[in-house]
Amino acid sequence: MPKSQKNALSAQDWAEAALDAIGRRGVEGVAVEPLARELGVTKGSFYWHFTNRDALLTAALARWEARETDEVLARVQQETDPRARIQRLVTEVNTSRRASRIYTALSSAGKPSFVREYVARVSRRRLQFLIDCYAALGLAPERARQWALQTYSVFLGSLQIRRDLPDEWPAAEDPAFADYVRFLMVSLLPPEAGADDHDSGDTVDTPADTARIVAQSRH
Amino acid sequence: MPKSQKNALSAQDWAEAALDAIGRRGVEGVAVEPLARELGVTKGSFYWHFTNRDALLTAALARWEARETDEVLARVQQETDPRARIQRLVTEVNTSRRASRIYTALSSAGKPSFVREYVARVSRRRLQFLIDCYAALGLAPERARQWALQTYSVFLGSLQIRRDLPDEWPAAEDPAFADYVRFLMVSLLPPEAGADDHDSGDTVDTPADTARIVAQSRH
DNA sequence: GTTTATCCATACGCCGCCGTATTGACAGAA
DNA sequence: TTCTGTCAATACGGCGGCGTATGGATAAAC
Repeated sequence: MPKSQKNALSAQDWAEAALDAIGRRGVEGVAVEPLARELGVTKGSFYWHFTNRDALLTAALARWEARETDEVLARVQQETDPRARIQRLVTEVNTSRRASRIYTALSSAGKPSFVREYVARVSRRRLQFLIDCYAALGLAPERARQWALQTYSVFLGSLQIRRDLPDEWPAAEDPAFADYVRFLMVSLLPPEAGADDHDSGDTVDTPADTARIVAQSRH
Repeated sequence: MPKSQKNALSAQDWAEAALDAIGRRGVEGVAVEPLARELGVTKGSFYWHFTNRDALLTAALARWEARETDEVLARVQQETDPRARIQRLVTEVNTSRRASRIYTALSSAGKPSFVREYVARVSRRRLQFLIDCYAALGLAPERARQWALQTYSVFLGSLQIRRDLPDEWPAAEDPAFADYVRFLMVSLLPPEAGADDHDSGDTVDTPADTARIVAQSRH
């Protein structure tokens, strides 16, 4: 049972290439023969690893789901303060352009219907994570849910704006970016931990954490 | 010069059908022959009205751009109070499911590259409209821009959530929907007209206007 | 009633992609 | 060396969509 020839491709290599193609050309752009050309092989290789194109998409989606739930949330959960977690999640918008494009492509894909299930699961876990963060701040369940929906909307909308109007969005190295993140945090964090309403009081932001987390945003 | 036969199709009919197909199947789903089947004709009709598929997409995009800028903004501009305009724009999310799907499909389309130009123009005009609204409230230009970006992010993100997680989103007839809109308005409206910062003070919402505008949201 | 312009049907060739079948190269086990 | 399992190349048939060519069909103009 030789496990690896010289430059043998694995199913994971194909799945990763498919994810790349999703990010660059959308789900419809995941075609077997062009993908094989990009990998320097022919279809003969593909149909040894997978039964058909849907199997490749399923593998790519499974890979994506695992990455976007366990890994990302685990990274954010390194923060202990719920406020820091929320802010970290917002700044994560600017971490990976590739991940953003993959998400928007998947979210708007219609053709293989099972794509929507993966997107729904990932979105649900992200939203639930935010709900838990706001609940940890002492908000009532419905209140936490409203805050989480608002924050997740800002998160997704930011992806969209960076895609549609890239020049209208402050670059990560621009000081206006840090300004904008601080501005957002005022709206996205309830004014007082344990309070149930948010239109009174101040002393909201923690500038030290803000600067630290913003500095972590790469690219 | 007979201007209309019995049941003759016009170029506008084709463009409208193309917009419908964009909303239902995405830009890639705009295919000449399936569209002709849906319209009860054959390709022979299409290639009389248009030179090729790109010309159809261009016509559909021009139609969409005119509708999403002049018409929508004119409708919102019926409101005189800038706060009411902003709230009206947010509630417009729930007005037309069709328009939402068309927008998200166009925004994530990659293949005909000129699609991005139309999307960019529409997004830019929407964002500028919001910036003007916040500037009309007396905010400094950079501040108005931050508020507008935040509000437009919420707007776009709401579209996305309603698409990915429709059951997590309150229905328009659900009282939770009006609650959520009121909640959003607290974050999306600066606390005091003429103020330059927004983390102090209260007396934000105007419940009468809120109820009136929410009631106008149809479907 | 012929003519003309408008609108559509039919038939064709082309290309890109899917999936299958078959064969081949190559590495380790025997 | 021979055998066997792993990975890939080649060749083939099929399908769906694009664009063209050509020939009706119909209604108005004259």
